[in-house]
Amino acid sequence: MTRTNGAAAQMLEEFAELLALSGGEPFKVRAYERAARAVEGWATDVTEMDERDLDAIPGVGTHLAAKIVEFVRTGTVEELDELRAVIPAGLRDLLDVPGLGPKRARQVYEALGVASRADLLDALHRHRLRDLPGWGARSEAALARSVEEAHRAGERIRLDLALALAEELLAGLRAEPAVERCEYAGSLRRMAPTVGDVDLLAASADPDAVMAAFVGLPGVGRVLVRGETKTSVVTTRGVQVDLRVVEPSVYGAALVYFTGSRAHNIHLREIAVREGRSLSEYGLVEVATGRVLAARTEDDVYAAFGLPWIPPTLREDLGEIEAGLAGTLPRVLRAADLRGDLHTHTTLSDGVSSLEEMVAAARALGYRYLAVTDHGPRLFPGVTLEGVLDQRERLRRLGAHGSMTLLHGTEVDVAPDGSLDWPDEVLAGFDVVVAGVHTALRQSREAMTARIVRALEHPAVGVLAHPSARALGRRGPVDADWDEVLAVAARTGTALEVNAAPDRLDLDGPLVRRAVEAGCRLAVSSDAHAASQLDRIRVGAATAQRGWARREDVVTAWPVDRLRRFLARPRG
DNA sequence: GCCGTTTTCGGCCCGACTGTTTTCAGTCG
Repeated sequence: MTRTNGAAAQMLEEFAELLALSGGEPFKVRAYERAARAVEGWATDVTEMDERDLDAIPGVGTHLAAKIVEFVRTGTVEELDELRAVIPAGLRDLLDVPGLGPKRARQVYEALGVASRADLLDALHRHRLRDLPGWGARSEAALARSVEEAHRAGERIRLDLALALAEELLAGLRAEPAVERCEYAGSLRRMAPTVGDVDLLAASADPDAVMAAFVGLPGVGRVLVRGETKTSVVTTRGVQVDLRVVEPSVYGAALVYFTGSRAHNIHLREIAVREGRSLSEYGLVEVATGRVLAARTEDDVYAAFGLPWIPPTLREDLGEIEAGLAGTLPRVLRAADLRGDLHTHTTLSDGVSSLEEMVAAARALGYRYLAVTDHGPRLFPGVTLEGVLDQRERLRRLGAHGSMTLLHGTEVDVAPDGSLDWPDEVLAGFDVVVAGVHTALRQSREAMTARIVRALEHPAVGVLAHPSARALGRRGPVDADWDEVLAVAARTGTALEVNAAPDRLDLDGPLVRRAVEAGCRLAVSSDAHAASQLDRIRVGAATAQRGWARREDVVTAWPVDRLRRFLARPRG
């Protein structure tokens, strides 16, 4: 995990905020913000980079490279400490209040001495803001409301919940005759592990009718913004949803704009500017003539840049534009490439569906194979060898008819010392052994790395399950030397899982990318504990895409014969 | 502060919305 990169990015973001609050040059502020995003998304850990390596990151120049080196070496940056000394810490918190930006935060600080959230509440209570230049009773009231609700800001929603919400709202919109088409965009379409809000896009010649239908949908609470082309609401559960409506003739350009990360969009627009063009949600336009060059479809827009259509999951400005221009963008894994699942549970351990139900569900999905991998006895003492052998026998009978291959497996726990639960001779009897770290997650980097490496080197282990062991919203990844782990996995040929459980999505995109570059094999699996959860493997495929995984890299996309040979190969 | 097929200066993405303004500033995405 690039946790040092995350810390460096936070440092640069703080720099940007303090510069903005001190009235710094806006373009300088933007440079820091851009560098923060670039560092955060960069695959190599900044602790392993010197100033020249850092300078090679797009958006990072000599000055910021030096600051990052200083930060890595000393844990802080002198110039940043100086800014901290001048600007009250509480002032930064004010920027988290929606609608209050650096200019006005600075204004209320200088005019009224407001230097914290508490100060702001007090000033609002006394109606001291309405008389400031540029303020009025309405803007004061809007800010007061925003402060009250600000505790929700920054809260992110799990991808699966956001998807469900989006689908529900889209179904409601599609019932409105004025809607020609609509879909979700934004970080949801990029399949980010969590999203801050839900972005919807609709094509219609009658935006008013669409907006009216939207604000009337069940579950829609307060309306934040209501314009001709953009409406923002908060659902009754507190999720912000933005709807944009455009003419059908520019739907493709709008979809490009509302799907790409900000960095991806800015990158495209900078290319356009250099070529005498301008890109917006209304199309790619030749500036000199005003002629629209592309707008109807995403394909048209990307083609006008000399680019192939870029999958939404890649639109993060992490090199996809450069690769597209160079013709080296990989053909990434698609959900339809996946032929089965190597990680599922039944009622033998902690699943809620029976073996028979899981097999029937996999058949219904058209799978070529299914592995059943209930937990071993260390996590579930009720699981006995007798029960496992009985399950194996039932599985063999179920597999005797039908074209789907059934694999008998187990998910074993990797103990703090790297040992596994089940003796080696029992492990050797499984078609597939999935090994995962579940407890003692706070080991030192050295101990955790050695623990994982030992599991990877076990001859019976075919897949390392949820390698980082993160739980979204609850705990971060374990601390391990990922370069070492990836090198060992590549050498032993042990597949690294892309676990599609919505609170895991582990490996995540950035680590998938490093794993692919290290030459590792991947296994996209559902970790389903119920028959209805098998299909979440689609989100796993999207997560693998975010790491630029190709079909070739993913063993769960291979033909069954090749997969079986892969699993049968001893490792170590 | 970054960047370069208009390269070492002089630019830097684009538009919607709100509230305050008679033409725009601030914020957001």
